[in-house]
Amino acid sequence: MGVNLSSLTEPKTVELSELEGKTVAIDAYNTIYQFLSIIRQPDGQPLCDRTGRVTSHLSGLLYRTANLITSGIEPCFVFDGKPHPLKMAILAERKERREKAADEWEEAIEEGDIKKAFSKAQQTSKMTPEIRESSRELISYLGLPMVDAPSDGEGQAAYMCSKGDVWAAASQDFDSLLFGAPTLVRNMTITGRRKVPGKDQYKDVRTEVIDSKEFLESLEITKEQLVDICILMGTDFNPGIPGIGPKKGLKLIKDHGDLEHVISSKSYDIPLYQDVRDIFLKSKYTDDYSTTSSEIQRDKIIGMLEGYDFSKERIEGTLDRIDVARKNNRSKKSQRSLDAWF
DNA sequence: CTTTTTTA
DNA sequence: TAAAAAAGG
Repeated sequence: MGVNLSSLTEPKTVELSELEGKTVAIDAYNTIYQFLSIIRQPDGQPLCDRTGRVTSHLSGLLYRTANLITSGIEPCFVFDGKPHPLKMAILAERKERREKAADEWEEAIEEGDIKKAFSKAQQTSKMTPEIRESSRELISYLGLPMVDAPSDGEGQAAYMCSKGDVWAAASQDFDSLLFGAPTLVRNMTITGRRKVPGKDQYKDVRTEVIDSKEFLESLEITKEQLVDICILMGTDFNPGIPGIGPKKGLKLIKDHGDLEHVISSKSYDIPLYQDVRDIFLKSKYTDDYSTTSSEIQRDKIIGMLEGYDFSKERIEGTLDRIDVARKNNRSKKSQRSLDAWF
């Protein structure tokens, strides 16, 4: 599920309101997957309509997006395109993991172990074509821009950020940094508390901003070296060396300079490492996109979500909040451009 | 996850 | 009034 570099970062935490007026490229797959994983009943059952269609992602998208708009943030959803051939191995691995977890979920229910059931159920989360299409339908009715990446969505988001078309790439993964995004936002949520997996503990979850330049300077490495560290750790495109995480990877690359020297010094076998480097450093992207939002289609949203058994009262309340926020945002935006003019 | 309801 | 618990679909 992407590289995890959290142990190497000292993230700057911000309030959502501090991101007012900023356009953010959201990793759609990452966000939807998170909703599918977390929005569940205590026994692990996802939210569903009366016909059994999963609705967890629609609930998450509606309420989270409403909050982002309320904070004056302009979301732009970036969807993954065709996966790189080197990603097939991890996709197959994930499929196997999902199938195993489905069996273990059932077992846990039989044993009456609710905690275990929830955790196993989370691991069964799968992005189906129905979930992808219903997400796109809702996002389009919300009037929010969508971008179709030629390949990896994080690569596309990074490109858009480099160009300055968006202020940051938003994802829980750090991959957009490897793809060259100047700014990454994590935990772009309203909730301040999240359960620690497997434990009865909670920790504060704050929105984090990671500036790529500052991050690399603090570690005293280049972007190319960061990619090499992650190849040692393992990415979605290669398995990595067992036992090497961020700390050891950083030390090895700093001691030897680059992956070639680490490989020859330690006799590691990392086939196709140059291809993995190219995925991140020469990623595919498209210029065929827009980041501007259009009018919200209120009736379409109500019609759609009522069909998924959402309460009309709740939908309307949320849409009212969005309307108020959109009006405020527009007047503030025109005020900002007026100020800039004079 | 986010909202709503219940509890202290 | 705020924190905890439950519900949402």
